[in-house]
Amino acid sequence: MEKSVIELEPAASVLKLLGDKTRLTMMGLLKDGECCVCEFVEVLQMSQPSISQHLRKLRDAGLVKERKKGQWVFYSLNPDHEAILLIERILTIIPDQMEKLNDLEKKGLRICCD
Amino acid sequence: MEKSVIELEPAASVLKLLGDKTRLTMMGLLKDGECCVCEFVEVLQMSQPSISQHLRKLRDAGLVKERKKGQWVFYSLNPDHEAILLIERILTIIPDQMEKLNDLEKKGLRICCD
DNA sequence: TGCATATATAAGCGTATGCTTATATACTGA
DNA sequence: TCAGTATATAAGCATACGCTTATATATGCA
Repeated sequence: MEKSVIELEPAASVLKLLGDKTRLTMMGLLKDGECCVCEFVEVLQMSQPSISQHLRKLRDAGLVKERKKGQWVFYSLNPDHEAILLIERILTIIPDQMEKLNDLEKKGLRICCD
Repeated sequence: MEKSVIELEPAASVLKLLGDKTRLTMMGLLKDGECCVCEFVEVLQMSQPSISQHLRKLRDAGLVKERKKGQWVFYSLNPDHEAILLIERILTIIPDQMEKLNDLEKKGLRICCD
């Protein structure tokens, strides 16, 4: 069940994770649905290891879930996280990242993953 | 005027600042009104320089304002911050810090500042 | 003027963070 | 079975962070 109040320490941990431009963008992308690693790499224009390391932090903290399909790994928001309410509130207040995914699609780069 | 969407970079900066237990507690205290430095020191049980340095970060980022009165400096939330909506949303979701101030009052430690 | 109190700043230090490059692992298809 | 693609992990490094101790600044009061 969602809690409407989150204890200070876990709240600070979540905020710390989201207090990084790269990870915040990632979470913003995931708000609109799951993404695979290669999409993050394309959208964020960062090295694959760097992306992977950020994803690991998010996954270790339980903010995202992974789903493996073939050689790809898709990430999505974890709706069961204790601070999901806090996370959602934050994600609704930042600019929509969908546009970046659409740009990818135009370049034909998004079809790779399925 | 308050914006209902905050750009990603400034949002990340604010989240980073709030992603520290000490600063998040401080902001939680300020939600209920202004506090002077010595109160933070008492409530948080931290050294005065450490408190002062955290306050400086919050002030440099415009999250809090200061008001000098005599030898004391009172801090309060800055309602004009561009991300005030984000800040308020976060502060409403963490536990009320008022209790800690009340505890101080019981110990007679809060009367010092006026 | 001089001393006490409140706050800020500076310097130093151990640790955390985020990137890079190199390499390991996992899956797919020929 | 082997080569290619996707992802993860490891090691190294520069920088950021948060604390400590020491000191500076500012205000109030005798």
